[in-house]
Amino acid sequence: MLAFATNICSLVLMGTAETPDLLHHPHITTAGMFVEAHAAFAGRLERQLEQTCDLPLQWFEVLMRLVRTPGHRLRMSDLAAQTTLSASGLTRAIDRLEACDLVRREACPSDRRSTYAVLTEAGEARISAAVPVHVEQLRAILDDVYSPAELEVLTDLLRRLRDAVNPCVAAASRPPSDDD
Amino acid sequence: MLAFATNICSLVLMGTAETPDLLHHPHITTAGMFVEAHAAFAGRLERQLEQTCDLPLQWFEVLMRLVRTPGHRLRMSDLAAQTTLSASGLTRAIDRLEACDLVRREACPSDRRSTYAVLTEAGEARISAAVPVHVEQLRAILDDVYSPAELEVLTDLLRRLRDAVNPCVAAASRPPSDDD
DNA sequence: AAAGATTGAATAATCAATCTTT
DNA sequence: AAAGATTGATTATTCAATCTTT
Repeated sequence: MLAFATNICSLVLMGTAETPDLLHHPHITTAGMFVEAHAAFAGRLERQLEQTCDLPLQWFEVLMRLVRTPGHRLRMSDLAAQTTLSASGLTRAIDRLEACDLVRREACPSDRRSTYAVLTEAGEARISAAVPVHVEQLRAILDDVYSPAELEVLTDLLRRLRDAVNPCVAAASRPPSDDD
Repeated sequence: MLAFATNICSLVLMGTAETPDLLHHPHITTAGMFVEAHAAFAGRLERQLEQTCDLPLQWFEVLMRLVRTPGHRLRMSDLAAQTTLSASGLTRAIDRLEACDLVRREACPSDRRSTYAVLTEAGEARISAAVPVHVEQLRAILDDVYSPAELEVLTDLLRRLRDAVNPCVAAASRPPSDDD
């Protein structure tokens, strides 16, 4: 029997007799697609946004969130919750944005523990200029790959995954029916 | 007219008269869902894999790629191309994996510029133990959120995006019909 | 000269304290 | 004590050299 196992891979498969093809389980393929598609997609957006607007994707994410919020301000903890940044990661990102005068910090009058991150005029100008460019870059990719119907299906499937895995972002800390 | 613009947001929208709702363009929502779903999904997988198998997701990714390859070995540059790591990022990751005796480096006999990353027995044991756990964790998320048909749709949509945005990964450097 | 891999130096992310306010 | 934010120290990532081999 060992004579047929000419490489280590075969031995591994035989070692788990009940699930001989676990290494190629469809869920692993799905997860792999997710990771690869995200890396490729985000990587291209990052490069393009850097080239055209001189903006790191992380900065775009933060500025975008602020410009979409009434008053152009958000508490540090809320801003962190609504981006891919951790609390300390956001502190440092805002340090950098503040150094470039795109964002400023303001004290929260009602709770002196909190700090607002507020878009400056320069920050507003910067993100306002970047948004149409970014939308066009998204359009160039997404409209090329998907039909309008497929785009809706994909968005719905992604939203459901996000809501299931990260219930806090979906439910709390955002107004009802604000859907990104 | 300015009397109605009670906050900065309104002014921004008026400033771009041709595209008044670019900030809420559906493509931005789709991209946002993609980023948020990926962050939530990958974050949970990372935490769970860390807790149950004491493996960083990055290590899992590398070991998985090696165990799925005949001979359990891959040249550094190919391994980098098939993961989310850069060339220098992979060099450092393999340094760490080698220090834990999960991977070893071997010279390539046919081209002395190349180096193989090879799974050790300990590495094989480690990833073999982790795979069923990981599949179960994937199952717990994906089967909860999606029907089997939806899972197929999602996988197909993701694959098409990856192939469109990162043609090199899809085409070259991998055997035909190896599909993750 | 170009491919393959690695390294140094600079930048960024992370995790456990820390400090203030509630 | 717990929430909100920040900091120090460690670790990881990145980018442009560097070195060897083709």
